[in-house]
Amino acid sequence: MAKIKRNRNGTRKDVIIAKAAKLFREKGFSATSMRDLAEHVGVEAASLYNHISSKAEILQEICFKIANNFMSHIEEVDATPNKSAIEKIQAILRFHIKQMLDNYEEVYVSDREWKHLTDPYLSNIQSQRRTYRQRFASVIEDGIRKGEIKPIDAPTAVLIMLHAVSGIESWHRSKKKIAGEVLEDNMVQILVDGLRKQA
Amino acid sequence: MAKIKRNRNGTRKDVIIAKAAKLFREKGFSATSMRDLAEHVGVEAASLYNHISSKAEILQEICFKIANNFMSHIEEVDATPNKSAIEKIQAILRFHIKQMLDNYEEVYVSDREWKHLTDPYLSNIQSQRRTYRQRFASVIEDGIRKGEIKPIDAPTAVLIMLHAVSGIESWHRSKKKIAGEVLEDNMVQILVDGLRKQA
DNA sequence: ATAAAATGCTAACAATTGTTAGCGTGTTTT
DNA sequence: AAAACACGCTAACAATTGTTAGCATTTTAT
Repeated sequence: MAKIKRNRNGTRKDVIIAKAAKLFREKGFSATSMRDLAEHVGVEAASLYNHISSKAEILQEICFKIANNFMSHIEEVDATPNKSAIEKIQAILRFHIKQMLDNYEEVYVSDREWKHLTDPYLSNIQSQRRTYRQRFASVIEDGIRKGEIKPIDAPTAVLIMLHAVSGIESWHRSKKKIAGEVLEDNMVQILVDGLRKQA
Repeated sequence: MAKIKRNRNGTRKDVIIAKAAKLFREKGFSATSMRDLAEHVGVEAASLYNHISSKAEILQEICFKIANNFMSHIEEVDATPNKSAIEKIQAILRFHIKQMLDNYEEVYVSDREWKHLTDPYLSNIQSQRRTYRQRFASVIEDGIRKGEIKPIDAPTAVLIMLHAVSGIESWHRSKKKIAGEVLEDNMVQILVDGLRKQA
């Protein structure tokens, strides 16, 4: 009987979810079995159910935690006065990149594996993602109207930004990594300059 | 006994692979069962094995077909004389976008599901992807050296380009789509302007 | 027309899946 | 000390998985 070791301030459930996020990222939600997960946690599969109610619940927790995280950040940025559109975009972009660097496993999983949620969670997350993209797009459209940003299709720009960021996955997997801050600056520079209206 | 209907010039195996690509995209490789696939093909699961040898083989065929496709294109572009770095990047980018528009299912699957290959195919595809990215990066580095492109980290730029393109998935899923050509032009413009050295 | 090949079917297999029941032990609360 | 709880275990379940064997039927080649 080897108990699950908690980190300070964390429940055993948290430990399970963290390990699950790692496995879901590596092999995908469907290809990860509960016995797989149990082994990495250091316990028998059945014991997991003392802490979680189902495999699906794990994915739900991951997805909604991350979604809320991003949603509240964009609302915060949006509400900040005296910020140009470009500055707002930079803030959003940097937040995405930082999250992808610090909270890699869960952010990645929530981005790639949400399709395996089932209703009502599926519909819920889909609608959250939609409104997030729309908020992002309207920041861009605002910038176009003000002449800060060149006249492009805003949803396309959003799509580029969000997916570019998720490419940080291959940075994580690469052997010779540049520093995280350098990566961040490079990404922001390339992407923002792509939007900026040139004089 | 309902036979698999072939399209002209296509084998029954091709039909199976095409349907599989669609399902693999929608639900992922692991979450797609052979009985699932069989149903969409209009046949019993066991009958599929008259045309393919395993589920794994289907994924292999998809991944390597697409990988070869991209590999031979970049070689072609690379070998073209009298082309600036920017022009080469545009060519590569437009090819990716066109592939993602015309050959959506298979391109997307090969990009997202290659992790489920097993050795030796896994190692093979990993190395192909690596060399592809390196080739792409060296086009960019060439452009930096010639002063066409601003001094940025080339691997980061590659990562942005490739992942941005894969975002076309959400364009496919969206209700109100702009035209494919408009999407292409927008993407190329944003991404290339992000690289270009401003005067 | 006959033989050979292609292609479908049903039935079954061993393995793996997520999950539950029931029990024991250790820990906390009363 | 007793009662309640938390948390681990083994064993088992029904469902689903990829795949094979064996046979029937249709299509193609001789």
